[in-house]
Amino acid sequence: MTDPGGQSPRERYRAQVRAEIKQHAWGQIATAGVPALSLNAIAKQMGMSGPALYRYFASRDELITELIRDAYRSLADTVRTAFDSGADLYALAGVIREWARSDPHRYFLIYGTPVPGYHAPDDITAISSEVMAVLLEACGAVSPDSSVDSPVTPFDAHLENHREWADGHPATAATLHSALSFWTRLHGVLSLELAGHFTGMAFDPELLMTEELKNLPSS
Amino acid sequence: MTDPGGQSPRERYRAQVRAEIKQHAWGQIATAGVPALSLNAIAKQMGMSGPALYRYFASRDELITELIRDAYRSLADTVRTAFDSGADLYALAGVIREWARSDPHRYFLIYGTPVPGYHAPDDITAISSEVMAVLLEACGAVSPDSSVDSPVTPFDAHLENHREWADGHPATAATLHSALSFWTRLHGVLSLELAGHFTGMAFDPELLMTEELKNLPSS
DNA sequence: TGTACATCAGTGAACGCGCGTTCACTGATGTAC
DNA sequence: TGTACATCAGTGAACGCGCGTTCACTGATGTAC
Repeated sequence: MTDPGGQSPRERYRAQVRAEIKQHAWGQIATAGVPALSLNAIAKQMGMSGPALYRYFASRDELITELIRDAYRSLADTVRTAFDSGADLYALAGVIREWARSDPHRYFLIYGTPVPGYHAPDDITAISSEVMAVLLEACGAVSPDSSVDSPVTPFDAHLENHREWADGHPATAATLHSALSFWTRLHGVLSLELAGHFTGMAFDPELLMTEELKNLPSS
Repeated sequence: MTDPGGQSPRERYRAQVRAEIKQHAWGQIATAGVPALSLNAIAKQMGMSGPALYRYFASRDELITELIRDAYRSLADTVRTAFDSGADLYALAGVIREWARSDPHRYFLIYGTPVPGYHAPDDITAISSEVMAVLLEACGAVSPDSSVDSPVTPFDAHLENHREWADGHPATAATLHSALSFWTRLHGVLSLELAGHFTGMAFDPELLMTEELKNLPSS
């Protein structure tokens, strides 16, 4: 009745409490890692009883899944927005790096150590491929489709025969290769940086990353 | 008395039980991840009482630290041995990849999501730099010190001023750069592969990795 | 070879704790007539 | 506008559980004379 296109007050309230729960969940993850995430502890922080949270999340696992979904969603939106605003591969890398540095635990929730036995629902893998789609577009834009000059590597040839995953994307094998290199190099530098493996080495990871992306295959 | 250079029977027994404990610990990690590692559960598996394990490890944390140490030690030895047997960078990458694939959880214990608040003791970081030392030697060997032809990148210049961490290694900035690229590219492909992020993409990660290492800077 | 003593692996009971989750319930908020 | 009813957020008690860790102890193994 009230506000036809919107939500009822109850729905708005629900969404708000759900959001607050997630917020505290992220806080706990930041403090002590995913393993320490506890519904009871969140409830205590919010000044309510443990069982109350079960009105909002069916289980601890569902909450974590939702956090993972949100993380992917946020990354996909960030990357998409940047690309649509004209960002090239370097700018894209910068945006992703800042996204990750602003909340390393969120990055690791997605790209860190996998939880044995956990399998993400389909809609999440779909979001993750949105990210890859943007990378493919960005890589396709830089080498205008007709780069006959760059040599065809064995891996490019291999990709020709294994490109089903890029279904619907009119990308050349070289472009697929380029996107994969972009992704893996970015992740290589970023995850080691965030995990602190460069601690003690005084160099600037940003410069290394830029350098790594300067020599992407056929771009 | 018996066996002057060796251990007493008691010492041997202790070492044996410690090893068995660690073995079960790895098993638990493989099954349900580090968070699920429990001293009581290990004791039960070994047919003894929980408190008995405190004869061998002062705490759960000490056990985990020991596992981390062993993982680094194993990797460092593997890499060192391969290099001393004449392995080049490709062979080295292959050895590391096989080491990781043979026990992904061990790899992730080292290079995966960091545990908030955990700080490795000094001897462990020392072992980790043994690995880097081998990489530096291997990268130094390929470009015989006098590669004047390769252009000096901004990152190389930056490294000239931030090379304290490679103290004692007579490596050029280009070699440092090369080793860092090797490490980050390897880790980029490997960790995404092991975490299952290539699932659904049909390509062979090994080919991607080989391709990635083919174009290391100044090598 | 035998006895007296010290070392030390392993036990069982107990501690306090926090966890995820269920259940029957109260009380407030919204809906229908 | 008022009354009757349905929805649903949140409570408190309770469940069973496994955790890390301590402690006082038994009993076997090794050592010294």
